[in-house]
Amino acid sequence: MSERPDDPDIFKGGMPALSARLERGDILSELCPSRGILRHLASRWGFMVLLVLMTGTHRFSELRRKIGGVSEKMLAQTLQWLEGDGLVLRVSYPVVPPHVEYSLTPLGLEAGGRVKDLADWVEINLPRIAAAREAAQ
Amino acid sequence: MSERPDDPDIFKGGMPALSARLERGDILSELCPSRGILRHLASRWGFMVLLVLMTGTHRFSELRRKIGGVSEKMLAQTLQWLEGDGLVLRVSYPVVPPHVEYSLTPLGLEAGGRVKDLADWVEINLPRIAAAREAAQ
DNA sequence: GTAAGTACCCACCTTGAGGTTAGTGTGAAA
DNA sequence: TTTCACACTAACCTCAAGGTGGGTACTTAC
Repeated sequence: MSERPDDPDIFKGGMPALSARLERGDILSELCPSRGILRHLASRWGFMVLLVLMTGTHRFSELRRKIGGVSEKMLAQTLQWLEGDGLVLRVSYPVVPPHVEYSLTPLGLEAGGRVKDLADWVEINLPRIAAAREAAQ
Repeated sequence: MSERPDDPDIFKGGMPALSARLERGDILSELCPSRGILRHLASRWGFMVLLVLMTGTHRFSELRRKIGGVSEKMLAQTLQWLEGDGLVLRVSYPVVPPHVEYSLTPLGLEAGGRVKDLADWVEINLPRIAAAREAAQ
């Protein structure tokens, strides 16, 4: 990891203070809160919610239709996780029938960019991965 | 939600045929194989294996020591997934005690770069996310 | 002689992600 | 009149991800 040149011995015997590693954010540590965030946005549905919201604001049922196979329950839960992490903005209009709009916050837009990079790479390289799979067979 | 259409109108409007979307790799579709790959490399431990292997070749127990909290079983299973996807190279020397070296394939190196981007972003932006969390209360 | 390290595999168990079904209260369309 | 769409919530269930503890066949170090 290139931004960790100062502590080659971070993992050997003499670890720097745990608190220092956590402040900076050390995902390899068991206690680091970044693990939880990553579980949300790299979850099965979190990934795809970000991908769709990258294309613009959506209503709940629009998201549900675009993301193949997601259940109402999991979509609602995933949206709540991402809202709690400050990545997704939920705007509810008090009309009937209900009208709720979901979009990305600036934070969510940044994260979404990275997520999209990874997803795009996987999609583009599917043939190479499939080939590796058969070779490994 | 009994709508289980066969179904090209998940996406209304002029979407290309499902088969074409799958060839290109359409992660939003239920049947796209990229979902499985993503489950592996965005899994709890797959993520961190890639991060550590980005720093170079490692032995099994080196990985285990560096990745806080991973069990032997899950590390072995994760490595097998990633090896099967052609992202990780496993080289075993027939000596005793056993000696096995894990490294990234060119494919794994590319994927690892994206994974690292995402992980770095999360680590760096932990404070902003924590602030959003408190604001959401 | 015994403890620890090596890279695992096996059997069993727990946990939580995720699925299924049902229900809410309205307005609008059939 | 009945049905549907909307955006959910609650209850219940399943199943794989993940954890725990044991064993292996050796070697080196204490």
